[in-house]
Amino acid sequence: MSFMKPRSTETTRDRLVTVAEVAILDKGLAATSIEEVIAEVGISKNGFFYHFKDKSELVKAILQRTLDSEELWFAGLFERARSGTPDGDPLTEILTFLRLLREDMERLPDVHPGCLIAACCFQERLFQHEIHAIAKASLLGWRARFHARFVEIAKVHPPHVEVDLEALADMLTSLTDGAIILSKTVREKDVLPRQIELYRQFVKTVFLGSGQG
Amino acid sequence: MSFMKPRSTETTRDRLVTVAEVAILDKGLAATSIEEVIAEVGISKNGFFYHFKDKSELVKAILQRTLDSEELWFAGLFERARSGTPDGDPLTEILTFLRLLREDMERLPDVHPGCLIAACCFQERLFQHEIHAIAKASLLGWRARFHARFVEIAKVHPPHVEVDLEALADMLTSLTDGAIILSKTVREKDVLPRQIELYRQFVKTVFLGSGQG
DNA sequence: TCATCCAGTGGACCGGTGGTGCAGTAGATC
DNA sequence: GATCTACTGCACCACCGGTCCACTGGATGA
Repeated sequence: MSFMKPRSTETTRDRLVTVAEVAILDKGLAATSIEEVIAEVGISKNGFFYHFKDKSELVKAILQRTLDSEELWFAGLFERARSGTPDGDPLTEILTFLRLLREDMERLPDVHPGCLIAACCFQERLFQHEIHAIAKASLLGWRARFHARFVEIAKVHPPHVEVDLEALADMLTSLTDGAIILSKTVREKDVLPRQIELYRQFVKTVFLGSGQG
Repeated sequence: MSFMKPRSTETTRDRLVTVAEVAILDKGLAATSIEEVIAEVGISKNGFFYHFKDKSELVKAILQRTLDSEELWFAGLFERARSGTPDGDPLTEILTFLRLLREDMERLPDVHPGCLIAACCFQERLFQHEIHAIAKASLLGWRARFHARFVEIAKVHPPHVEVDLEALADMLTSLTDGAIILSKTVREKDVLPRQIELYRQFVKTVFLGSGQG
């Protein structure tokens, strides 16, 4: 049915991913049926299985795309933070990054779409080695990058508080995921930005001490 | 079949809840079938639906029981923290509580069974007003209790860092849930205790400053 | 112009799962 | 002896993920 295909670059596969992602974040994976997704996209069941051999391959595609765009988002924030820190102090840079992150999160639509990794993590059997590996690699990547930054910062600003810098790196991802759950459960959209701000205060205090707060 | 019923006080209903809880935390809700649960308990399908009108009512029962025992666990830790703090300083008390909490978490079985609220939260449609309400009430309860404690502490120890005490209260639950996700995903069991310890350092610094660290 | 490939369609079918309906029953309680 | 609780057994349903198979309209390339 290529005559129905829009001129845009968005392929049927992309549309399946988009529609499914919205539905899954809204209702959960189990409550999102393939039939429902294909109905909205306007494709047959076999059309779906032409693109994905499995429901879990669809999830894999969603997760991959989400993590990729998250990567881009964070990279953009880091870039903005860096260009806004002419002196090149790594601490100022990360504090600016965290401020920008918080501001972005304040502008997010109601509550928050929800953390895909969590949605996957708690679904059936973490359900494939592959999906689990993608999520794991992403989280370990953030840990390594933030940890490296904190090590750089510690060289310039010796910590005033005894903390494990790797745990401090993990804290941002933990806090974010947890805050999304809390936000979804109590239905308050400002939970996430508030937690990021608190984390920012913590980072600031660790490297500058509580005197200059 | 009451002749099969063990003399213990554990009813068939309790056993259904126990068996289902283990399976769900291990594999996820969708991957846990009713037939599998009743096979292990040794009951018929109608026997199951005699106790629970729904699969989601089973989840409700699991959630309720989990939250109740969590309540007891925390209450016990608070009691131990209080008896170990003869001077009655609320800060020392909460710092001791957090240390005990961390120690308990270090002793938890591999990785962590997983956060029920999260498992529910991301499952089908947060799936009932009732289940959602139970989770929400629990989280708001912890927020209120920790916030009240921090307010008491702030009276004795004026904060050295500018933080929102309610957000600081939320931070513990957020961090815990997020750390469980991280822990499950990267398969490192020490993520959770390390995050709790980090939180403890933060709380300490907020109320005592970085000088005495 | 013809062959081939891509991106599907349509329909039959399968097994598992959640869930319902109904009739019956062993044992404890009143 | 009547009633209640806690089931059993069987039949049955709809939905859902997934498979198989035959077919096709349009684009591409030789």
